[in-house]
Amino acid sequence: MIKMRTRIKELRARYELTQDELADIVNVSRRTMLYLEKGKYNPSLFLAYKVAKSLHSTIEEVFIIEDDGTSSPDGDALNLE
Amino acid sequence: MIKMRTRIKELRARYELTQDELADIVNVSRRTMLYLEKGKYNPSLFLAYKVAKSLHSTIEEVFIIEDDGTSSPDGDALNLE
DNA sequence: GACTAATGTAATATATTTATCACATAATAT
DNA sequence: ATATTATGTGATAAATATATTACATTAGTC
Repeated sequence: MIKMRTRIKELRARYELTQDELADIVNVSRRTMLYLEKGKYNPSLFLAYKVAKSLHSTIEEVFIIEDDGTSSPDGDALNLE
Repeated sequence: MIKMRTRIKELRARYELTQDELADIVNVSRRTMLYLEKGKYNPSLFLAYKVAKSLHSTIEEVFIIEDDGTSSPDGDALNLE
């Protein structure tokens, strides 16, 4: 099963940004930011780009797509395949 | 104006893949692949990831988001802002 | 020229992201 | 304990990526 996790929370903490503040910077609703952070959906490339840039990172540093080897869904993370 | 261009065509040529073949590899319709290649829309992060991996590249190598400094639309490239 | 493969376009339908708004819980401070 | 701020959830609506199908055009070959 392929899943996505993000380092948004960690990076937000580093820059002392609240979800709301980051959402504003990126021009997105707080809910979208929240769901993004929890890996609950598969954002558009441009949104991912803006989030990464706002956190002084690259897309691949912030959004981590991985195959965990299992075949059963795990929690409420986004199921990509 | 922020726009996106891609190096898909160039990389496809390097690996001698047709749009159709790459679309199959990535599990997407040929039309989606075509529009993606021309930067006509803003793919999901996971799709961008799969395309990049299929072309042995990173997302940031394949999808190039840039601000060209102008304020008027140019051609039919995707207008991201 | 005709033939074929590859690329491009158009119309419509479906799926999923994203917005909006309202409320619930957690954490922290006073 | 009560404010206050941050985080989380639910329902519904809007926007847009993507699928599907069929046809048009270009490039290359015979």
